[in-house]
Amino acid sequence: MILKSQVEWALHCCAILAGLPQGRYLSTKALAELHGLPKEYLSKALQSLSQASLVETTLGPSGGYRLARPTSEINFLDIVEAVEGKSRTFTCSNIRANNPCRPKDFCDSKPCSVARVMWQADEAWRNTLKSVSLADLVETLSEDVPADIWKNTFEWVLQRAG
Amino acid sequence: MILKSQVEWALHCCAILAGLPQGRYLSTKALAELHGLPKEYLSKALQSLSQASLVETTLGPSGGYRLARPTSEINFLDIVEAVEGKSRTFTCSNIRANNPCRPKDFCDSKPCSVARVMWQADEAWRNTLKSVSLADLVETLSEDVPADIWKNTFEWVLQRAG
DNA sequence: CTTATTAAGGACAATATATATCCGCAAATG
DNA sequence: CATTTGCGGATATATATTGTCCTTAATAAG
Repeated sequence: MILKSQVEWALHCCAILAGLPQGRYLSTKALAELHGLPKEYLSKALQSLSQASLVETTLGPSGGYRLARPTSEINFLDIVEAVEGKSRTFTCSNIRANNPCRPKDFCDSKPCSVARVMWQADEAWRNTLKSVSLADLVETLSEDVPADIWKNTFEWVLQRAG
Repeated sequence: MILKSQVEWALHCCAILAGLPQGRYLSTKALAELHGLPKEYLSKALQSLSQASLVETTLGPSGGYRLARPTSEINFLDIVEAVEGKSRTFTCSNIRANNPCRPKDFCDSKPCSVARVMWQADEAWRNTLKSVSLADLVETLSEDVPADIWKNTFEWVLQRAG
């Protein structure tokens, strides 16, 4: 079990969008070049963000993507689920029902005990992701990334945004 | 991202092994028939458990698998990691290093901020799995599964264990 | 000792998913 | 009008998952 690389891409792209001046759009092309990613395929990840209403888009020159909500109102889980889907990481195929000792018409009152534990772990994972917002990420990044690199990066992308 | 079906299989098999009388072995064949699973492929999952030293095996008639430790000393994480491997569910390909604004010889002091959050969530998932033992599972199962079905099931598998 | 049974593991095939690439369309910009 | 852009469909490739088949060596039972 491993997350798609698109999850990593989407998170980094959102981090950049989160640091953009109000209202500015950034194109797939700029985001792909900044991160050294295949433009056409990155586009699919950005489309997922768009379908999840995490970003807004506009067409034409100087078009592209911008966040649809304040950075404090978008969290990691929003982004991960936009790309990976919302379904749980553990699927119960209810193999207990194959037990030959069960009456054929027997109906379980609860979900499988094994699944309940796996789903509880899944929720713990999601809750952690939910607890970190893009605002938190930007704050951490500005501590980690040297100020001049950070500044140059935004000048670089804004130049490509026309 | 989704866990292998072998994880579900391994967990259910361990639950059965956990309820077995001391010292008794159960064969792949019996476990496969009980759960309605492909014997040859289930065998791979059981081999994973064996390689992780969670179960002991013996050959020949009346051979098979039994738990290598008391049920209180085997938890969900042990089993999940035996099948899925121990590597994290999020891999950081360090795409920040592709940023053209970074000096080429620049060396990061910390892991990527994005990865740190993802790994934190991964740990929350693992901690939950670690907190539930096979003993806990057996207890839950005996509450959920009607006593007669539970009893019949063990008579059924023990009969096939010779 | 002989025979049946078993786990282990290698080779292989089938299927599903992830990772791309390419193209045409419609909307926006200037 | 010409260019740029997001969007979605079609298609191709690579990798992972799921499943089968076979051989080998060890073990237990008769």
